[in-house]
Amino acid sequence: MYRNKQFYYYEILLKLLRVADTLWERSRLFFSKFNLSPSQFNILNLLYENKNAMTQIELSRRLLTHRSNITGLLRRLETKKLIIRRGCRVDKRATLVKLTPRGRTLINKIQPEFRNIVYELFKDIEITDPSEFLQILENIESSAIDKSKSLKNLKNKS
Amino acid sequence: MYRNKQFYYYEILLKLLRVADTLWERSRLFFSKFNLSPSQFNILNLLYENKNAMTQIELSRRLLTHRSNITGLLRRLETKKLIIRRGCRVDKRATLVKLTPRGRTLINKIQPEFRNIVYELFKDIEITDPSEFLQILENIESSAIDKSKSLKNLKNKS
DNA sequence: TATAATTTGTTGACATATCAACATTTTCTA
DNA sequence: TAGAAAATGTTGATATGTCAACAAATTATA
Repeated sequence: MYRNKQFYYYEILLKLLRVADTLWERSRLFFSKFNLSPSQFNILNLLYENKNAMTQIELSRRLLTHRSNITGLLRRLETKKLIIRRGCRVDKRATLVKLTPRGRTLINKIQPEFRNIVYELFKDIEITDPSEFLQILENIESSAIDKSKSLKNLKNKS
Repeated sequence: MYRNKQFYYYEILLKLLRVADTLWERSRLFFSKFNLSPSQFNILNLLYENKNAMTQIELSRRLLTHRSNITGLLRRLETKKLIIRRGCRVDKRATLVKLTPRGRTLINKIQPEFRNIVYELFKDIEITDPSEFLQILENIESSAIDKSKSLKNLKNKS
């Protein structure tokens, strides 16, 4: 049965979206054990990697989300006392965000468990060349970003 | 530089989620030209493929979304006169959903343009073996579904 | 067959996401 | 350097998504 390239392109796109949906749902179930959403985890994780405080606009760029969305996510994380915010003295428009000790402790607890979940998820899957697989994903992402830029100015996100 | 398997697993997971996010955003920009969201398009598209009417629960299963979410999506599509709903006579609990002629016309207009967008997105990317790439995505999805089932009964979704 | 369990769809509460509009502050430029 | 333009974060409107609880209908089972 002959399949042309375009058939595969379309199937790959649909499958990519579907797999991501399923993985997101899977991680949602996992993080709910800690009373967190995946988006909340992503913020904590990013703050953990960046020892220094980050501004909200930096968070929004790294997480590919609109800056107005960060406001609400941080409000809920602040309520849970996992992060703190304080005005930036150098640039009075900006807010600096940091993990609290409580937030740091939580991330330290979750990370190894999450890596383990990911390992269990992938361990039986045969990927001939993982680095090539990763590279293709990177290329698809780059291509999508380029094409988006031609459609619309992405000012708000970057 | 040696990279162990677990490094790749984690990187692949993160990249998959990120690529899907970018592709979703890309498609959101595209569909907004037609005053549709990607989720709304998915419903119209599924109804288009199924010549006969579908129930809401069938839609929710195919689209991996909770049945309560379908209610709102259909309400908005009904307002736009792109679909119609009528009670199912055989099973009085169920609602049958169908495209209106207007909805069918819209889908007919969008589909070739969308396939073209997808083609442009992928055409410069070198994928040695597209069918293998697709297969790996399938396997990741299956694995995630299995693991989700062990975490939580997925009754609501299937 | 009577009743218990399940299925279908809706509602209301809430989290997550976008956008436009706004105030404040900073940066650019004429 | 004064005024225009851009950047940062918040708010309110709206869409998308989950879940729990509900009513109505169907299916299973004792």
